[in-house]
Amino acid sequence: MQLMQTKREKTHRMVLDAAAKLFSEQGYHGTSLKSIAEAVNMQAGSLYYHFSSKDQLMQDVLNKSIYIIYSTVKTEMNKLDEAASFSDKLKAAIRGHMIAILTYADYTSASIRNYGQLPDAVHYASQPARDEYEQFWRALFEQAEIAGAIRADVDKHLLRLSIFGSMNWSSVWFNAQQNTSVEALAAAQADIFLHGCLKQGQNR
Amino acid sequence: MQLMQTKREKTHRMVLDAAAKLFSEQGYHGTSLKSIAEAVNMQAGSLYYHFSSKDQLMQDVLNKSIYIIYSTVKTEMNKLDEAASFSDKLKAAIRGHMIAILTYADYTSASIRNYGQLPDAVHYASQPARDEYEQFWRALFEQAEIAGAIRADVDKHLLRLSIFGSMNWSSVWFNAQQNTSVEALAAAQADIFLHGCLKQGQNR
DNA sequence: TTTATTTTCTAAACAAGGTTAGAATCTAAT
DNA sequence: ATTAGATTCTAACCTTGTTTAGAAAATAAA
Repeated sequence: MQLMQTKREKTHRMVLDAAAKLFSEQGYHGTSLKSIAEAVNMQAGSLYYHFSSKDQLMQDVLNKSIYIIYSTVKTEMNKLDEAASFSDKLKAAIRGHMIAILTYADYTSASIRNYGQLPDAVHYASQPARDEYEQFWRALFEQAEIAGAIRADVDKHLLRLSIFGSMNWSSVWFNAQQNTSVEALAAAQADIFLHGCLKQGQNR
Repeated sequence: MQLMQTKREKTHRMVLDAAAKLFSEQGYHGTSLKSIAEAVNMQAGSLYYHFSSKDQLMQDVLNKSIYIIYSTVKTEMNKLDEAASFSDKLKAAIRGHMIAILTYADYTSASIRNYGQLPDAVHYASQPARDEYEQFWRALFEQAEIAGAIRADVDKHLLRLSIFGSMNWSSVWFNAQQNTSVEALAAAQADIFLHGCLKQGQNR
């Protein structure tokens, strides 16, 4: 009873999981505390033993989501050796982001889907973590530009935002049952952004 | 007073515009009829003279959004001549979609941002129009594949979804004041998906 | 100006949501 | 088995939201 988590911690996590799932499916405002409570066989009022408010709940979902994504990306990056090319780095970063997004879909899509639709206080509270993660990606493309890995006429800001858009949108359409593995998907995504879709020298 | 729109029509449109703006900023559930009414200097109850319910309002915003996007894309496609290459077609389609999304941002991002977070009835009602538009894009890539314009190892479903993700996400970050023209942006987007970001023959 | 029609407002009904305080119940250690 | 502490429930409060019916006001036609 020392190494395993207490009942408090277990319930706390169950509630957070249920909240993430519902926030991702129905949005922050579309999700009632009653529905969250029902999902864990509790009464709405009982949630307040674990969380101080609905905002706080969302806050925790958000923070966990960002943490999951960034740390998964770091893990993938750390697998690379020193001499890794930009292609390898981009593939690793995309793989990490996609793994996180699709494996912890409830959390990450709760975060993505509600972006910009939250009370200001909740939004601002998660901004620093988001900024830090964004900074990682900015740096990735800046280094690539300096190293001359990407074409000079490619806007690296647009490139970053495009990649983000594609990856994040996948949380909407991805189906864990029917689709191929997340790794294969991530590799295909990276390939499109690295090489485009056109046949070499082709234009028709 | 015959050719110009009646007061009824003018107010109807004003309400719809305000609703689209608020739905896009705060989500369907996060937007109250009172706030919509305030935006047009009316009382919440008065909206019911123009719309039968909040759902109906959202429905109309959705339909208008999809109509705007598809018809703008068609317009751009029609500018092409018979012998247009796949590159030209994709550029035109992306240009149309981006023009629609960024010019009518209130409507289109109301549609995009609330996807999957709406009451079932509202969601289903707009599905046929969405399907029809999706079918256009499917056909575009099928033709390209048959014509041998795209690489054989590119999954055209993923390609389509990636492009959609990138384009739709732009409604979140695009800033009409500070960014370059929509046309330039669309061209850059298309270029990334056609040719990738890597310098030719480069891999570092 | 008078009248008919259109448009908006007022006021209330009714439901639902977030929150809180205190009672009740459960759990685990003594 | 008893007791202290942890956890959940009950029941209410207060606000807010959608919706409706009828009164009031504005508009346009006669």
